Amino acid sequence: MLVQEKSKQIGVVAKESGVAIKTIRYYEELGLLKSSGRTEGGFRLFNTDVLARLHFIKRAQSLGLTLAEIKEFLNVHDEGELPCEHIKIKLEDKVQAIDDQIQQLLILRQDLSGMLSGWEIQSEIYHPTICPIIN
Amino acid sequence: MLVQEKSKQIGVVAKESGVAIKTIRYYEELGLLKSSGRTEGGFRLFNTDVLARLHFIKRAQSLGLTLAEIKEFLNVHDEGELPCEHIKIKLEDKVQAIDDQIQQLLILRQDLSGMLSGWEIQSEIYHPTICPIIN
DNA sequence: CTTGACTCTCCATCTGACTGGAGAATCTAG
DNA sequence: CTAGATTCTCCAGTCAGATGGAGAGTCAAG
Repeated sequence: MLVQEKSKQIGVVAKESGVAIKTIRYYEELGLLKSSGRTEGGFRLFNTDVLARLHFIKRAQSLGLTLAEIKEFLNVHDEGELPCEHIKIKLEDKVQAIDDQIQQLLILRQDLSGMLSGWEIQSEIYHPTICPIIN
Repeated sequence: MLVQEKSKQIGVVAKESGVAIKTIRYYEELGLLKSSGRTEGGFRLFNTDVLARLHFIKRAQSLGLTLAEIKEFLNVHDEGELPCEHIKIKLEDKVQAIDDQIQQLLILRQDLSGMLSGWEIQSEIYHPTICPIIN
């Protein structure tokens, strides 16, 4: 390897991040990741910060963001894509959406744990208007 | 219509719930909804509680649950599918997952609002290890 | 210089969740 | 009884987000 310190090949990144090689290539293709270069032979090389990036992607994705949204946020991050009002508003909206989402999660949590504790009072008759899950 | 009180046709349900007719039929096909019957001619009829059901589905879905998971929870709800340990554990897991998800959301929220406030200190140099979004 | 592990590109396929359209039947207002 | 709106089934297509495999090239150890 004629490589500057700390570059990792895709397989190593995959192993360390838990993200499949195919998926890493796919993300690169979509522009969520950039390899720091290639070997003479054309093998991708990644800086170690790609791990943090993948971690962020995975977290954001598991929270329901699309890859397109994630890409936008990563662009803001990378390119310092300045106070463009458009993006600023998007970010603010997303923060608001997250707050809403937390509220909704708390409701869902109640629904589900209501179902759990409901099991102790099996004999109760189903009453649609006070149904714990559907409201 | 030779229909008992309060049955709605699919178009009405669609309008009132904001869920497309096609989607309602699709949910029925998957077993997330049941129509309360059909007209002589074969038009689906729904009880009004289908609205609450659709509302639950939409909420759960927006929080990242798959239709398969949602179906399972609805089954538990409907059939009172008793303390089967398997389902009970699933529910408990999901409640735990929700708690985690809330934590992750709080982190993401910080990341994003960090990006917002970061705009005021534009001159700062990017430093990967204290990067607000990727960590 | 060979071998075995790794990676490359290209292209096809898959799952989940819909969405569209054809062609036919039903329902209801006038 | 007829027109127009609504619905039916069936089947095909779409989109996001991957995932699989062929066939070929690269790399590092011995």
